Amino acid sequence: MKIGSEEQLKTLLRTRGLRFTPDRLRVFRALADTPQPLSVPALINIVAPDGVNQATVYRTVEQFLALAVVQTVLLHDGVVGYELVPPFSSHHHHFICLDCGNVQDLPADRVDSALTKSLQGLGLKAVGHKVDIYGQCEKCHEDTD
Amino acid sequence: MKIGSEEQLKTLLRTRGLRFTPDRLRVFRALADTPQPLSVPALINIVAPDGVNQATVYRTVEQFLALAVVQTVLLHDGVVGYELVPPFSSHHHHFICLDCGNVQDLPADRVDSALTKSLQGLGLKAVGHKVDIYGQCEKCHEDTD
DNA sequence: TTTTTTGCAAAGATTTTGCACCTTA
DNA sequence: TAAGGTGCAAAATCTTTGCAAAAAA
Repeated sequence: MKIGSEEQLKTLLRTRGLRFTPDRLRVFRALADTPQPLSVPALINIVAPDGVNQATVYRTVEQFLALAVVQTVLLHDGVVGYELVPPFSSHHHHFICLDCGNVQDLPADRVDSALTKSLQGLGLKAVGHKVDIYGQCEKCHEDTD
Repeated sequence: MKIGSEEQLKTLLRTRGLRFTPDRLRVFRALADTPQPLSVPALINIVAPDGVNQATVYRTVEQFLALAVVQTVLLHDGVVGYELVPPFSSHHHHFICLDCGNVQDLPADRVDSALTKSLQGLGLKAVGHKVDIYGQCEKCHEDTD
């Protein structure tokens, strides 16, 4: 799937008259290879050793956001993170453990239809959503029993 | 309800050995009086004219977060905002208009039970959640028809 | 070659900190 | 009075910007 995603990114960029550069690919791969959302400073830590300038990271993230390649996510400590969105990654939600702070992906299909139904009759037209659920993950739940 | 909430804040602070000060009350009221979540700089704009120092605002927000008086919310433009949580404000979710960026409160009861059910069998214990739904608000939806 | 992207380095904004003084309980 | 809170001002971080050089198409 990784190669395919990179091809899709390439196509998307070119469609918009933008260029598929090594730096953009490095940022994209950092996001694709990391199972948690990343803040910009965290991204910088990953790609700076490869020679990507910090200003480039900021500019790339902003572009990816405009292109809907990534979306913002609020991390447990109140920091803003970025993660790939479909079709660059699978649609999912987050379960945030209140004990250990771990953010784990949650398959989306279990909550999506119910959510859509809940808006009926409000005059709102939903095109997407983000769900974060807080609690105790399996491991931390066992610890307190 | 406002007076009651302030009493509750006072009690909570004292229970933890903390003090109920004029500055903390000013920050609390700024949050209570504003229907949208506020970023720290936005909070500073509101309370600085009353003589609250910016360092105090940062320290107060951090305390309120630790006390679970407020929670973080990701605003439309990728900025982190803070808002009161129950019992200091009613439980609700957000509807974010993709056209105008407006963040409106959504009554929570329509989505809560469905969400809870969706976790069954996953070994996760949910104690809370945050739901943000994106789309077009009634007004913007009309504009495009 | 044309247009976009990047590096650099400075400016600007946001956030954190230490410590002396002030306030609450 | 004791313990916690605040102001101040500097430092540390994080983010943005302008422009010349480099790279993509």
